[in-house]
Amino acid sequence: MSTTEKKRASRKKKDPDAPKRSLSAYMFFANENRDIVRAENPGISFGQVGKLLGEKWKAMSSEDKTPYETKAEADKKRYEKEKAEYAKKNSA
DNA sequence: CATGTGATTGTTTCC
DNA sequence: GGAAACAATCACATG
Repeated sequence: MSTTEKKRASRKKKDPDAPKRSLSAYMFFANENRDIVRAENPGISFGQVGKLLGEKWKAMSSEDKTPYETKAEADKKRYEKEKAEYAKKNSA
């Protein structure tokens, strides 16, 4: 059972405040790719873009996606803060 | 202490 | 507005 399956199978709520998580390197990468991919593939369908995106994502060199991971790191800290308040008010 | 678990994040296009 | 492909994540909770 891969967690991946469950994710798609069902995603229910959890905490009342749900400090959410942080973004993923993919999110930052996609931000740039959405411009590029769609720009290079004018008029392609969702199924193609979505897939094409992922393929290229990994296609890049680890160092190339580094800038995205870097952002992911910063975003993570953002979540840390959210959780901090959430936990705080929760404790209270 | 070690493990996995689940929830989440954002994009694209489409009706 | 929601749905799936695409990937990462990773802090949280638990035994």
